[in-house]
Amino acid sequence: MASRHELHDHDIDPRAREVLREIILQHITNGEPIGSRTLAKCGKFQLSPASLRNVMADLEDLGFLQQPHTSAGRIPTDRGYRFFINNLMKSHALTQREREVIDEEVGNASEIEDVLHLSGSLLSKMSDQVGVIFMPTLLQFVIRSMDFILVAENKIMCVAVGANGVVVNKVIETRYVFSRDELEKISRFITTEYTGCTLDVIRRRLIRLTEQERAQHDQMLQKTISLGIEAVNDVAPFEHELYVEGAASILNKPEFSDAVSLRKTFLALQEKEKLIDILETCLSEEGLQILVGSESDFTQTHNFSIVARRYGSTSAPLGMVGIIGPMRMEYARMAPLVDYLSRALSRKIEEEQVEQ
Amino acid sequence: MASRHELHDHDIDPRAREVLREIILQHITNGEPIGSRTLAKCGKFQLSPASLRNVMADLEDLGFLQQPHTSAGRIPTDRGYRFFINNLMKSHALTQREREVIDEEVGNASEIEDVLHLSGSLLSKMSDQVGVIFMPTLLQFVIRSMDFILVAENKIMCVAVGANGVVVNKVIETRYVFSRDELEKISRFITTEYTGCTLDVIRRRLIRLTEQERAQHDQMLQKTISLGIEAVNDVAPFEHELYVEGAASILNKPEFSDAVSLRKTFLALQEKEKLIDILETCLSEEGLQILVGSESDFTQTHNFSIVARRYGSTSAPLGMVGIIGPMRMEYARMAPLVDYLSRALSRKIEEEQVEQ
DNA sequence: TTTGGCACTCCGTCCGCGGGACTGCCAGCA
DNA sequence: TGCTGGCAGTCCCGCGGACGGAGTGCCAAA
Repeated sequence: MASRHELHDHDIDPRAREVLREIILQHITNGEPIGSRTLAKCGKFQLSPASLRNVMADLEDLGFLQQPHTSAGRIPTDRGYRFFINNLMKSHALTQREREVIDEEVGNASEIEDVLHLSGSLLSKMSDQVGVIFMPTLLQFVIRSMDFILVAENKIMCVAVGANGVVVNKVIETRYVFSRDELEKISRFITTEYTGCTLDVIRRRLIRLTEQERAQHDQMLQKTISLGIEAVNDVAPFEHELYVEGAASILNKPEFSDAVSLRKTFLALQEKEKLIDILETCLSEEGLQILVGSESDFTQTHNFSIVARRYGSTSAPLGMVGIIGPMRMEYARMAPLVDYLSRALSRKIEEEQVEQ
Repeated sequence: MASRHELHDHDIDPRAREVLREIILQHITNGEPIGSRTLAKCGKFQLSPASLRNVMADLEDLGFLQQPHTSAGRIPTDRGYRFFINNLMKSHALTQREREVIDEEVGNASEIEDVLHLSGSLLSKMSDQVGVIFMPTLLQFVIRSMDFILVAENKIMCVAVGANGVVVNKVIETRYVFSRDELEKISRFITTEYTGCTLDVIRRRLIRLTEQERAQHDQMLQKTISLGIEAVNDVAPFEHELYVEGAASILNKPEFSDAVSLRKTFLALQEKEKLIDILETCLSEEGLQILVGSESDFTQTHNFSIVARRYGSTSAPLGMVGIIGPMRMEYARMAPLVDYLSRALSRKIEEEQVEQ
């Protein structure tokens, strides 16, 4: 950090700041490079185009602006956006109506997965960007209950409920044949015995239990353990989930208008691993996070920006929710939107928890 | 039908048939209009370009070919494709390897939803088209069991298993508070009492039960009915599902290369209702179905073709599986692919059923 | 320090042209 | 009668040049 020449507030005079601000605002709305003439005509500066040219040249030297080619206007660099976000942006709050819509949508669904899905597509619709919702593995979370249901003769569905209200189910094929009675008993046993443990702990305890003498003779206990281990062993269903909603919205964006970059962008959104990587690192930070272009591998190669925020209770963050779009996006609107939605989500989840 | 001039085998002489066949084959592989010269050079005809031109003109008169513009080669019309599919196509069987891959992939997953998902994306990968899987409502199917699980104080997850092995779950919020004990009893009651009924029947019977005197006094029964009705009432989770997999594959297709038609096409695939409409009508037919371009509303407006087939046991078809792509697709490969996969799927489902 | 002026650069578009790939038609030939 | 070569005509496509527009940098004057 120290080696990189850090730019502070005072490194850039107020007039230049205003110019930068105006350029970015204009460029965000129309997507085109801004020239000195257009800038002069907007009326906010009592300056001639020539003077503005000087200011713009300075801003280019500082690395905030760039020219797509000689004799074109200027567009912001990612560094420019960063400065804008940190120092110049006045985010305009959501309207009453918008907040209502969010509250309503989020409040509506009851299963967590649905809530997340809905939030994602709502976010996508309201922002006209791609909405992403990341829910990390259930593995590290505390289990509230675990039930087993007979689905077919040797197929059993295991429903695990996390303390955070997440419900996960998976179907397992079993060697033994279980009756409904037995399954009820097993459900009870595991739920009462292991409530409050993480899946990982449960597995280890079950394995330890196998080794105890009591288990060797108690056939019912044996079956219980066998089933429990099978349920917990293959953890794939408990792994992270990433919902990408409204990917079609990038079709509108002029920055992805040609078929080639469109294709690339689309495929990029399919590669969920990379996205998960980023979101996972963001998970440690508390507030709203904005990643612009070169600030991460993924966003750099695709000229994306990400606006995201953690959701879940402050004590136990659940995942990340946010939007992905071209660097040129209305940060001033995206920021409060993502912020509000993530808070609404968190509130919703908090409620779920209180209920139990 | 009678009013439309139907074309029979004998309406078109063998040589013209071969020419049409060759044109379509070539156009399918390279996507470009075929001229008389290229056709002559392929070596299959001992004819001069001029003669071929005559044949082609005839084929155009019959409505099998068309010219994008004067002085371009010819491309097939949807009618041409239809004739090709009905009379000229020699579908080449899948390779041993391909069949193995399908069997393996389909055999792997255990939960039906997973199987469907996998099949869809497998289909998309193997065909390089968009894979669709349609599973119609569970409403009309017979229920094998119904279980209720405590998820939170006033939240209960209902897991319904259909006779066809489909597992559906939904979370309901309840007015009463239920204990685990009660839920077990209720699960048992409903499962034993109503196994073999459709959801619709269950609902009607439950409602009738409310009206009986016995129910007025038996508090447990009241609670049972209340829960059962709540579970069955909002049927949205039991409604059709449509999985569209590999939508990105249309990005490759030259027919959708310009940004505008690409955008349209993409949005079309989002509109699941229309797709469901088509697939639902196809559901009544038994064998492999191919819809070309103008043969349905949806395919016409987007210049799609659909190759699909019913899956599920013959007595109780479950849904449709197929691919969607541009009219210009390798029908000779798509047909056996979809056919085989749908059979593999059906076999898999049959197995599930036998197990119970 | 600001401004107007000027020369310059680069992009996008339009236009005209020629080549290429067809077709349809016609006349001649088996 | 059916096939073929030839010929005129049509249309697309790509290329190159010209031109206008937008914007810049620099310089000299206010």
